[in-house]
Amino acid sequence: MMTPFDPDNTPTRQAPAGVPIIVDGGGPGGYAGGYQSPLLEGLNPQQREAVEYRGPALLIIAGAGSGKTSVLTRRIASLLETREAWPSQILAITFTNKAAAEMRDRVKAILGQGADGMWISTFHSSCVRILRREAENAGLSASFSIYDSADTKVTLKRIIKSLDADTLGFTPGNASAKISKLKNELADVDSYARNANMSDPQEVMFVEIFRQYTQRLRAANALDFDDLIGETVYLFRAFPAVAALYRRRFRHILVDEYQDTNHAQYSLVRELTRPVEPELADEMETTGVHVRNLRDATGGIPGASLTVVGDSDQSIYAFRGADTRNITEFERDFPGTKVILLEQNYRSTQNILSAANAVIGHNFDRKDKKLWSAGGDGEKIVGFTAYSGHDEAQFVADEIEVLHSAGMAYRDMAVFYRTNAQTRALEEILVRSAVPYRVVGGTKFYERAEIKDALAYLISVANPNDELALRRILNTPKRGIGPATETGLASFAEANQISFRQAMRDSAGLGLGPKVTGAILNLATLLDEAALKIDPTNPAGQANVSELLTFLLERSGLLTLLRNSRDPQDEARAENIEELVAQTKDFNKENPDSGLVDFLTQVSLVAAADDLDDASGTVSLMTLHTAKGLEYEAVFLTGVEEGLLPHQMSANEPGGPAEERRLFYVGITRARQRLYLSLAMTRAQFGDINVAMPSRYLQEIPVDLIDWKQSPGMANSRGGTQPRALNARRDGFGGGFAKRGAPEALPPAPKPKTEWSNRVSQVRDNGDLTLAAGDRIRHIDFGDGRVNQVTGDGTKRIAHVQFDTTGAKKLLIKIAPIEKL
DNA sequence: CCGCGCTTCGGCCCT
DNA sequence: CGAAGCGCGG
Repeated sequence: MMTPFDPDNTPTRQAPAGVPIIVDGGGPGGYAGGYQSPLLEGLNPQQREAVEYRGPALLIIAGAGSGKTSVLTRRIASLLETREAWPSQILAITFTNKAAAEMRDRVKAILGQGADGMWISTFHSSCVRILRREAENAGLSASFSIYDSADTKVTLKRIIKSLDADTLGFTPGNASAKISKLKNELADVDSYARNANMSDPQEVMFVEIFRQYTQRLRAANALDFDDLIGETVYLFRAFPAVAALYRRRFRHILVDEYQDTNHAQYSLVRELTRPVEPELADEMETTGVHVRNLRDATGGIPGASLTVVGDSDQSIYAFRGADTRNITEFERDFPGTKVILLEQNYRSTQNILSAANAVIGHNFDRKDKKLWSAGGDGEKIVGFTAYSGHDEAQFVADEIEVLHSAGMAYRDMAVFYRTNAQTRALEEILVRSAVPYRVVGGTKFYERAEIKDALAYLISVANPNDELALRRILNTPKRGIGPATETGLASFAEANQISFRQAMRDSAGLGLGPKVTGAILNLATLLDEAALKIDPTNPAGQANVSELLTFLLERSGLLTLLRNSRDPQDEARAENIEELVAQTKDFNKENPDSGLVDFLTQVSLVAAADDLDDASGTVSLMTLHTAKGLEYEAVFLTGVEEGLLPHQMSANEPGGPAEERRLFYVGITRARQRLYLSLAMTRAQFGDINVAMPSRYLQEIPVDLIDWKQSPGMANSRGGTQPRALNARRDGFGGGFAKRGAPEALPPAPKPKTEWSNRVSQVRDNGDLTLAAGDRIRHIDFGDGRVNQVTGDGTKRIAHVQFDTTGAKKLLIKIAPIEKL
């Protein structure tokens, strides 16, 4: 890996010479033996076995950082290299699209040629692919829409409103959670209704909500996220001949992050790995699907070989249905399973691993597994207790700069947090300190209103039955079509058993005003014209996605309106839409054979971790959930407080605290060389200041592994607003923090609430303040200092300042709270 | 009937 | 701090 920063110069991370590819977790190297495939070079015995074992089922229990991606990749390469499998016979399921792309690249790099025909993708992408191909059998049109959670909530909101279900306590949030949970268990309305207690009015109402929701999605030719998996399973169960096609095709199925699969995903894997009955094999042969060389003695096709990789200790998605029983009961489910344990860690220092082992050891009901490294102890973990979230952010920014000046690239550092709300304080300080950073996930590009609007135009063209998309654009941009007209159209459609789109075309007969009617007809015509542009029978040829989007934007006036607006926010919105247009152009270039529906699918299935850009050269900020599967030289794990980690919400749920501990464990094990654990004694939330206690998990880490720059016991003995990041004592262990004072013992908040909130949200602007080397300045937190150097230009000018008492800092001149003396 | 600006309230955990 | 809910003017 690209790791210039390596204080201990540990040799384990160097790839053995002669290996054509660079793979992390390369192992101890130095294999002394006769010839062997380069595929096995640098692997330890367990890893080697995991690559070479052949059998019906293989379970690889892979601890964090044990080189499992490398093993999976080489296993695929090995199957292809030995001609045991064609690329098209391999189905590899990863957790994110990014992981899929990476795996594909690595296999290509090993084989030195394209591995076309392989399916390497996420559960959801694979299922969409299958469902679009088999749409007819699934009772869908191939251009079905995919509803995200926001779409689901809007739909449920309308249903709840029409049923007055809010009086029974239903909200879009709780209803969607319940429906999702049921779908993850492969329950549908009918199966649920059969077992429901129909004397409970709330149950009756829920069944009605669920039923209407299902109907609306059907009518809109749409599937929600959970349906993608469930419908594929139903499809295979209802149409054995269809299932047989895929069972015949995929001879080797590999699933990563198996501990995070839910019941529906488990069932899908089960369906895909079932054998094909002899009769069905006969049938396939007669229809020209060759199965002869796949048949066994019985005349059927044996089930595909299944490889799963997982680690129960990293299961962090129980809240959305992941079931670790899938992994703990794997051997029972798939008889003849071979189990391989990967415990040697090639990522982190022993100190980091010891902390991780100690923490996860507090979870009972787990198979004992101890990660170990041959790479030496490394640095101690650094602990820091800040007075406030603001203060904590300052510590992070300062330490990032220290690491950076020591030669570590920004992109090798990451800051983790439990909740997205914590980004605000971090971002504020990082911007002020001129640290380049990037928030991974968070408010996603495709969730922005203007992007959803533009996409709704495209969806309306691709899937004319999608009422949700149509209603979204009906009055966007403003056409004078209000909610009353909208409901009028909807009930007209309902009453006449026609689609919403058709109701728009027929709106002349509704007796609406001429202006409104004209507006509706205009939009209907625009969409019809757009649909013609991508009609395969159009003699004029077909428009690509970017041409279509440009046409829709121009004719609807959406983009022009934003551009001409005086609201500065609209400028940013226009830029976002232009970015979307640019994305469609890239898409056309990269996928010349793909069309509108493919583009929309890709957009629907991006996950938070997918927009990670390794080449960006910035510090990455993300939630602990997003961090899974990633690794960094230095990791800052912030907000290690009771109520945050473990999170308040987890306390009531069974297994909650244990899952939170795994989340903490996942965070710790992302770090290669340096780990920082920080917490804040007080944290601003919802405009209030809350007092926090150190997380219980901190006490689970042996004290000699942590070097407390400021221990929890020390922080509460001080008050005031002086920065403590740099004048902190270095007296070793955080002695006595387990017995530290109760919250009441804390000093009062330093400032009144209002003033505090203002300071956080206030965007300071120093205008054209100019600074030059030699100037003396005063900083609101750091005191007086001398400017050494000014770099950058325009609004990005950065002052390098040596403060008299708080050391060297970089400050963004435009917004730093400074004044010239 | 629609659009806009105002006030108010409740809301943030993770996908 | 942002969405929902209102009351008014067009």
